[in-house]
Amino acid sequence: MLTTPGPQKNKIDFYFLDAHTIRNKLHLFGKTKCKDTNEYVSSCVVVENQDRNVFFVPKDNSEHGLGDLEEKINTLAKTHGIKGHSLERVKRKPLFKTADSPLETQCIKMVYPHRENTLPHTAASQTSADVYGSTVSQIETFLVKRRVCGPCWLEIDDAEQKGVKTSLCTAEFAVETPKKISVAQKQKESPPLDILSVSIRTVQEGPQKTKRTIAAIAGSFYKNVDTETQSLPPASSFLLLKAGPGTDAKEAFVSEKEHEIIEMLFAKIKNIDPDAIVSYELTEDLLPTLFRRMDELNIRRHSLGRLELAPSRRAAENAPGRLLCDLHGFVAEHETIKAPSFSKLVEKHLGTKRNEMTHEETERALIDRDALAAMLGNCIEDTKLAAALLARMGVLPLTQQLAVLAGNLWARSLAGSRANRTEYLLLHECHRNKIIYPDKEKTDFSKKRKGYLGGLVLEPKKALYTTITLLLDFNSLYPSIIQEYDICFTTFTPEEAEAVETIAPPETPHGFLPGVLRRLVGRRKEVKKLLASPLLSEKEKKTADIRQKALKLTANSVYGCLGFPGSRFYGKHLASLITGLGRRILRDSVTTVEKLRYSVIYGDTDSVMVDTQTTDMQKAVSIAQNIKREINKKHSVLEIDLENCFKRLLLLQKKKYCALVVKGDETTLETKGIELVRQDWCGLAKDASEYAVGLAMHEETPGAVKQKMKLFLETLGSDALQKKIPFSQFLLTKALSKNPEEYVEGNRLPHVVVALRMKERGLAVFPGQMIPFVVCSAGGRQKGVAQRCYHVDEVTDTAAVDTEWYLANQVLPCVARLSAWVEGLDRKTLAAYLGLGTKYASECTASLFNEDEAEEATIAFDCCRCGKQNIWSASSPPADTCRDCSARFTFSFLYKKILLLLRRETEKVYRMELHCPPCLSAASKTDEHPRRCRECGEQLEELHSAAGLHRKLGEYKAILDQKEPAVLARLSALVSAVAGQSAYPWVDCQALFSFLL
DNA sequence: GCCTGGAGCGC
DNA sequence: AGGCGCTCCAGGC
Repeated sequence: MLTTPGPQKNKIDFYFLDAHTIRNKLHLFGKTKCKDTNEYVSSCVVVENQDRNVFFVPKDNSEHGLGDLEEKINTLAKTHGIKGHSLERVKRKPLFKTADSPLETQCIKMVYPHRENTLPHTAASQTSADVYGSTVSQIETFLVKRRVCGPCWLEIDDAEQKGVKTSLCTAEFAVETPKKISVAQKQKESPPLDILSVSIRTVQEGPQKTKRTIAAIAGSFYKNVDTETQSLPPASSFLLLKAGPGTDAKEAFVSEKEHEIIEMLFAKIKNIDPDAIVSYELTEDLLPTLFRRMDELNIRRHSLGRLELAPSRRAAENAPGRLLCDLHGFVAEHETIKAPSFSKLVEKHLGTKRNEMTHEETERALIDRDALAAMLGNCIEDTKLAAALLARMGVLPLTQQLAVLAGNLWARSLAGSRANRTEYLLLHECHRNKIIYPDKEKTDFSKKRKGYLGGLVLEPKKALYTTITLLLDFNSLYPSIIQEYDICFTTFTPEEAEAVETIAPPETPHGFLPGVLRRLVGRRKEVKKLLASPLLSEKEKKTADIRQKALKLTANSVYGCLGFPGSRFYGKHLASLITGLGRRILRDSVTTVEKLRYSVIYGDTDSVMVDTQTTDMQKAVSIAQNIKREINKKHSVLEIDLENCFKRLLLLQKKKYCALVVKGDETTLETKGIELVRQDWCGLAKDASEYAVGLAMHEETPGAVKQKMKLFLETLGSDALQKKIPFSQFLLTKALSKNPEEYVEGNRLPHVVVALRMKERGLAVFPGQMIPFVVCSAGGRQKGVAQRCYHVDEVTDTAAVDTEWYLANQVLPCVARLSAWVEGLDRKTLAAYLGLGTKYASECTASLFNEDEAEEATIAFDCCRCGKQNIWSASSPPADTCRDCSARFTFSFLYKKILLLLRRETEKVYRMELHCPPCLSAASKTDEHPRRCRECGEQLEELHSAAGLHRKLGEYKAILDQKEPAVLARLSALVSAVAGQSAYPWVDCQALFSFLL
């Protein structure tokens, strides 16, 4: 038998971590076990000859057109130099249901190598067919066709080991076709990873100290980290220092030249070959700073990744083969506090205090030996803290699970791209179901207008409740709605999705989207069951918990992407239908509760708060069970549950309340939306708020509250006057949402003014960054607060702080809002306690009583040219020109105005406020029995009833019902359309807005 | 007084 | 490069 002598080809087990396309070739990065040492080494697999699949769907949808289409495709291929393509007639399903689309359609599948040219955008018009898949990336083709879901073990047949490598990996292989690669049937445990944690220190240089240069770099390397456990092996660290000869820093690599220490860092990375690089603000600060200096120093950009290529400005995307972990970015996505400082994060998760060094202290290291030692120690310490945080927060295992569930690249789920995750989740699903889906399109993100209506928020009955309040909520409302009502691209046309009020659960669901969610929810239930088992080890518990979290996150992010215009699976009508059903379900639930004669005091999107009027816990729980049963009877998938019992509740505003939660024998404080939980108030205001909340939660009589508050504020006021309050209490922080120059009126925003000055000093300033500042009294008062704000580093004298401003603008408003429930504790009184004088007392604080509104039907709006208000009513008929400047109103202008008016009126009905006609009072305070007034026993009425809305719509129509000018007739028709819809008890605003879009 | 951004929450 | 709803504050007119 003849055998050709050639390179040895073997089957290999390959743990897939990342993929990158370079020079039209797909490179997979991961780990393989070295046979000699039995250790994992970094590996690269170059995949040759991957084909692209392009689908052509004939527009007329007739069978005998296919031959014609094939000819056109052949011509197209020829003119674009595509060789070796093949055509096949196949059946596929369209993603979007339309009024006339078939369930399945004949189409032509064109197969040709990815390395060849892509088809032009004109391919569709040239073939008179819809074209799918012509612009798909090689990575997507690979992941979807080979069914590779996130990091996992792959089996690669006939892998040829390469002696000459194109990558920087320890081992490199090549395969002739992706068909040799398949996901391993049995997934072994994932291999340990090598992690490098990096930290840098910069100083200001140059004549004006405006050049920010790198003074020191520290790194800590952790080999073979088991990502599932939250402990780390001992680190081996290194220090790179820019300093003159004779500097006393024995452990460090020292050079006078900045470029040498930068190049040394890249050499270290190449040498250490870590799988992951971590830092607090890695992709936001560290890497941009590094690359900026490399440009300024005119040195070649080295690769951070496992391929030698010139990294572009977007460094984050250019570490092929390595995972970049930015803790700040991770926290922004997954933590409740959006943007804590590194120190705060350390304190919260590690329970230790981080040594903070100011810029001055860092700069002193250049001239002072002790300061240098401290600075270097601090820099090294930061690398260890970052690594510890990475482990403790479970960054790697969580993002890994998310990638596995969605089926996208680990690096992408690490970068926090929720849209990308959902996109891949659905891509895999469509491929399995032979559904063709749209290509990625460039979308304009500049528009930020709201696209459709969201959740319903009930008007809270503001008060302090001292009996038990129940908080019931639907478990993952939106994923449940998708399942219960079979909401999918394939089940609802945009027109069908409009009938929110009449849609019922189908008998035979057939959408794939509900299927995806059902699987995710089902698996989560299993994992949670497993989690409850006592036999689990600590490690297994952690793994299961992370899995459970990832399943929940994945299920919950589906809805968001439906409403995201940049998504490939953008389905606004579906998102809108989901929220519409959500509103309907919440309203129905409120009705159910009220029929049981309990009082709903508030509700937000998926929850209702019920006032039980009892302090007996057993009674309250039985009421909850009663309500649960009644509501759950009406649904199959949807399920409401008792989330919390509040012993005491201070309900202040929509989305603002605090309560004492009873759990067994313990009570805990829960605060939502109050200044206390917001980072944009200073420590002083927060302390005062905390005190006020404490009084509301624990004090028995208003008299006692008043007395204690008086004492507290008097002390606070006099302490402030005597400058006895620590500087840190005045610190304010605000995050930049964009670059400081991009703000239109930046000079009125304190953090923008301060950030611009930071930039002048050469400090790094980037979107998402927290800017710390204080308000000072220097510089006069007339210019506005922003002009008196200074960065913490700029303030040397604590006495400069404008304490009066803080008392009046931070402490007073917070305390006033939290004390509004106490008779006699108004703004004026509180200002007097603080020693502020009478000028702060003029404005009246909003009381807890709902204000009623009486109004007659008028249509009022401001002129588009002169801004003067025009009022149309029965007595002053409408015109198509402005009363004041005679500007002609366009139809679309009037249309928009009237739509807004209608929307407002409609929403009043949504709020469902009650009042008592005989007493002329808002019913909220005295509502003991639902629907009945406590004072006089009369039946309560809707303040804004559906019937009232109907009447009002009639009046609007009457106003607009004029023969001249013609635009009015069209507007009148609009009102009629709305009136037709309001035959249902609730008007569907979404339907209105679809007119506009 | 009314309207507009912008933050930063809640769900 | 998920969504919308809702206070809040400033500032301009």
